[in-house]
Amino acid sequence: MADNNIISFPPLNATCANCRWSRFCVARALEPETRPQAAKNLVCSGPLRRGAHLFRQGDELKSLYIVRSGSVKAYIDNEDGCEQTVAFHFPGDLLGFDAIAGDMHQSSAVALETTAVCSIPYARLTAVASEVPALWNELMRSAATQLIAKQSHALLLGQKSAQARFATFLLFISNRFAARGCSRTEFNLSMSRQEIANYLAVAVETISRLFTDLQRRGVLEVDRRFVRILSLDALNELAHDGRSLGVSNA
Amino acid sequence: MADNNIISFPPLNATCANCRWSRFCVARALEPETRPQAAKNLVCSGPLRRGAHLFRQGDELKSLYIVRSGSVKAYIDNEDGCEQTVAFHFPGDLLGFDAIAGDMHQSSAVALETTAVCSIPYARLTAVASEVPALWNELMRSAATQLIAKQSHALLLGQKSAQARFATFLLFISNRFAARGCSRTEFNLSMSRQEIANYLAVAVETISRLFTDLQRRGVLEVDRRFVRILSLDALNELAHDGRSLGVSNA
DNA sequence: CGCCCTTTTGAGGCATTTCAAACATTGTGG
DNA sequence: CCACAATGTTTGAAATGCCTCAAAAGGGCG
Repeated sequence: MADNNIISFPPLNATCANCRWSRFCVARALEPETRPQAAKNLVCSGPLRRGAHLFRQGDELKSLYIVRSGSVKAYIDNEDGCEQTVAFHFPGDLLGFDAIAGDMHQSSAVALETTAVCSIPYARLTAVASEVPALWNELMRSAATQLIAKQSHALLLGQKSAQARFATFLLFISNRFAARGCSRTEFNLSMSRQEIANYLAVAVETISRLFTDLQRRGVLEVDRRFVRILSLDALNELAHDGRSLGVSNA
Repeated sequence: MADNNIISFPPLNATCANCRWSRFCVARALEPETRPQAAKNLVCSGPLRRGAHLFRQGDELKSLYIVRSGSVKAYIDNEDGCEQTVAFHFPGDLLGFDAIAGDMHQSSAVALETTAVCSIPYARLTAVASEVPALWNELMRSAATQLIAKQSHALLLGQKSAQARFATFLLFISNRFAARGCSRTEFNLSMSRQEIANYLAVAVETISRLFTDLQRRGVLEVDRRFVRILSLDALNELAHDGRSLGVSNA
């Protein structure tokens, strides 16, 4: 429907032509040939430094964000001041989705390293989407993917031992890198031990001990934030020893 | 846009006219006067018994479901066989969303008590939505609301003590009942101790002890699955003592 | 070089799990 | 309608994984 109307909404795909991650991003809903060349309105942020916030819990919804390079941590905090990291995001990931329900961000997003993002005014996004239904579909898929990820996170926190959580985390990172064409077995973590600990809901000291243990057992090689996985099989093994609390469905 | 087209998609709103929860459901995206009277195609299931599944993890996506009466548990399970309850659903809630990403359900849904649901063929839903953009918006809002809920669940599992989890759970149930016009302080739980335990990721025995403790301390009155909250203030208090693992954002 | 923050390592403590057993409730078939 | 089995709940006592506290070691950066 009305492909020729897309031209009136240049912001969405303005700079997608030269983006190597457009295949992984909601922009794939727009056929390349329909993407106008005019790169005017899509706000592509200059690099954010580690610690810079894309948005904070409580901020009004203005834009959604897509990671272009670098990585981002999403976290929420309580009235009590305690906080929980709910996701790590990498290039192609859509952020800020949870603000749609109440026009207000329900989580905070902060750059873990030097990071670039595309900022998409939400009003623009819905305007384009009503012209290109495929974009609605893509947005729904993105939301559904995030739901699945959060369910896995709940299973991780609810059913796995500290060691299994840690192994699962490493495999998660490994897979994300592999999906982007990077090495599955060697990478630099963009998050600190503290940040890993919070995401996995264990103490920092536990993470430190696990790094040491797995290195001693020949599963990993670690140097500060650099990790080399020596045995993916061993990691997979470790990732699967559960605790099985209150299981019940026949 | 094209309100007169809606008539060609009767299924969605077929029986919404006489549904007391339509205000809480995605159907609210459709103006009452635009809802056709012809109640033909919307599959409204006859009552499901406790234990009956709406769908299982791995099933092909055919429909989304809206709870009409009763309640539903959503859970996922591992390769290892351990399982994690990820949500409890009540009238008006949309289920099956996580199947959209890969055309396959990524969680299972099972009735907790005698339950009726509206079954909406997904193809129909998207067809109607492309005619009525407000429906897309409503679907997105629903997805975003579920994302927020799952983030809260992660914070619950990651940062709270068993007691705080339990208090938070009771307040959650209390609020859901209140939102539906039922008593905030007296209700019958539709889930077993085992199911509560799994959702909160603690041992069944811990739940049992917590019920006993809170009753002894005069916060609750409990008789099997019937609960009377004697002090909402005390519960709120209990819900907020955290553990604060690895907090770090300045 | 010296300060600060992150990471590591050790020892002890505690919340929660596990294990075990009694008890209550529900469902079933005679 | 009752015995009986199966399942769900409660309670106690012991075990343990992980946290907390403390302190040293290692890098990064002005």
